[in-house]
Amino acid sequence: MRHTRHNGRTPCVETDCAACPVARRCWGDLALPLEGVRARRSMPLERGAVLLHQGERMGAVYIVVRGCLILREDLARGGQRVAGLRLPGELLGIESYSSGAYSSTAEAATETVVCRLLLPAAGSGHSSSSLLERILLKVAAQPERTAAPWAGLSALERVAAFIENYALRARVPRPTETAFILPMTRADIGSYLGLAPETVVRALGQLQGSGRLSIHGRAVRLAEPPLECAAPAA
Amino acid sequence: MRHTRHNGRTPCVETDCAACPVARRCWGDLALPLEGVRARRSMPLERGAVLLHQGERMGAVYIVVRGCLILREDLARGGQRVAGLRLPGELLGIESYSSGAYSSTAEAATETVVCRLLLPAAGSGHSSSSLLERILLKVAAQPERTAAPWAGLSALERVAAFIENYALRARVPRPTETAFILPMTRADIGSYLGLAPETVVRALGQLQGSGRLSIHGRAVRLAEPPLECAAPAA
DNA sequence: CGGCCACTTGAAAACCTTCAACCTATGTGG
DNA sequence: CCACATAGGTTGAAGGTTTTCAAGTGGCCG
Repeated sequence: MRHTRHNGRTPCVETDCAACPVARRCWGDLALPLEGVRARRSMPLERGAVLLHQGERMGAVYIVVRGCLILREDLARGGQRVAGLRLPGELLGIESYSSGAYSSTAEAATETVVCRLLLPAAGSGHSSSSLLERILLKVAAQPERTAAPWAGLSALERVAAFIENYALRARVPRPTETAFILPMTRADIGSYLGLAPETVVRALGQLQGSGRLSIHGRAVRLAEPPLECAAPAA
Repeated sequence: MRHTRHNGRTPCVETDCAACPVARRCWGDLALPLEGVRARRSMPLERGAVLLHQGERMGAVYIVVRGCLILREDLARGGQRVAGLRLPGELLGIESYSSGAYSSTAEAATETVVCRLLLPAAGSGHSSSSLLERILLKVAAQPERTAAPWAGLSALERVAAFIENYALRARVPRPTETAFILPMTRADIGSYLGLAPETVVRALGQLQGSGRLSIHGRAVRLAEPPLECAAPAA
C-alpha cells in the first residue's frame, strides 16, 4: 500500500480494495473475494470540477465513493443535455471500454471522491477472473439502476419518480424522516427528464401541494418511502 | 460438437463460438480469441413466441443471432410498455445477472434465432478470463447502443431518431437504397418512445412529407444515411 | 451596490393525447 | 365464396399538458 497523498478522511492511496474499510459501499456484500481488485483513490473533487471530458480518449474506469457526478452530453445537433448521474458505488467510463472515448463529460455536482480502478489492458488475456467477474456483475446491474423508470409518464410523475429513484440510489437512510439535498439545479433535473425547468418547478410545487413530498430549495423530504422497484443490490 | 436438433440453415447445436461460421455477427472483429466461449443455438422462434417472461428466475444469457426481440415490461402502476429491442449481436438477460429475475418479457417480433451462452456459475472463480472479458466488452458497449438518443426531443425527431438508430443497429446494408422492414406496430413504436400510436402515424407522415424518409406500411427507406453517432462497434 | 445565477410565477402558444370514426388486410366459419 | 370478426393503420377535431416568453424575486459575491 503506497501512499501518494493524504487528506484526513480521504487518503489518496493506491491499494487493494480488500484492505479498504469502506469497500462494502463500492462492492456490496463481500461474498466474492476482493483480492486482486486494486484502485487508487482521488483527492476530493470540489463542486463544478470536471473529472473527464466527452471525446477524451478513455483512460480509466472510475467508481464513485462519495458525492455525485453529473454526466453532460453535447448533442450532435447542438445543445447539451444531462445524460445521467453517478452516485456512490456506481461505475463511470466503462461504457467507453469498446468505443475508446468518453461519451459524456463528468462533473462533480457536489464534493466528490472517486477511485480509479486499475484494470489490466483489454485483450491482454492476463486479467484476473475475480476482478472481471465483479465488474461484470456491476456493469450488468447498472443499467437497471440507472435506466429511466419515468419513460412515458407525465411531467409530475417523472419528477416524483426521479426523486424517489435518487433517494434509493443515494441510499438516503430514512428519506421520510430526514431531508436530503438534491445536488442539481432545476434546469439540470429538467434536462435529465426531458422537461423545461419551469415544468420541474411547477411539478415540485404540485407534489408538495398534494403531500407527496416537501421541498425547500434543494432539500427534499419524502412522504412515503420509495418502493424498492430497482436498485437494491450491487 | 454435439447436435441436438437440425433445421436447415440453423442447426441447433452446442458448440464453441470459435467454430461458428457467423461468429463475427455476434462477436465483432475477432481480435480476441473466441476459445472457451460456448453457446447453444435455438430453433427459430416464430413471430409472437415468447423466449422468457418477466419475473421468471434468470436461467441464461442469450445473444440474438437473427431477427428481433421486443422487450415488454409490466409496470407496477398497471399497464405495459415496450422497454427495448434486441437485434443481432445484442445480449439479453445479462441485466438480471445480479437481481436474479428477468426484468422484462422477451417476445420475437419476427422469426428470430438466439444462442444461449453457457456461462460458468457466478462466483465460482473458475471462469475463463477470455469469456468474461468478451462479455464485459459487450455489456459495457450495449447501453450506448441501446440508450435512448431521443430523450428530450420532439415527437417528430424522436421517431426519426428511432428509425435511424434501428437501421444502424440492424445493420441495414444500404438504408438509402433498399427498404427495410420495421418489425413493430405503430403502437409498439409509440410505447417505446413514450408517444401515442396516432402521434407516430402523424410523425411518419410528416417525415415522409418533408422527404426525410419514405414509408409504406412497415417498409422504410431513408433519404440520408444515419450518422454513426452510436453503435458502430461491438 | 450591481451583477449574476437559480428559482419562481403568469399568460399565451405550441404540442401531444384522447376520442371517435373509418379504412384495409387478413383470417375464420358457414 | 361470402359474411363476419379482428387487428393494425389512418384521419379529424377537441381538450389537456407542456413549452415558451416575459417578468420578477432572492441569495451570493466581487
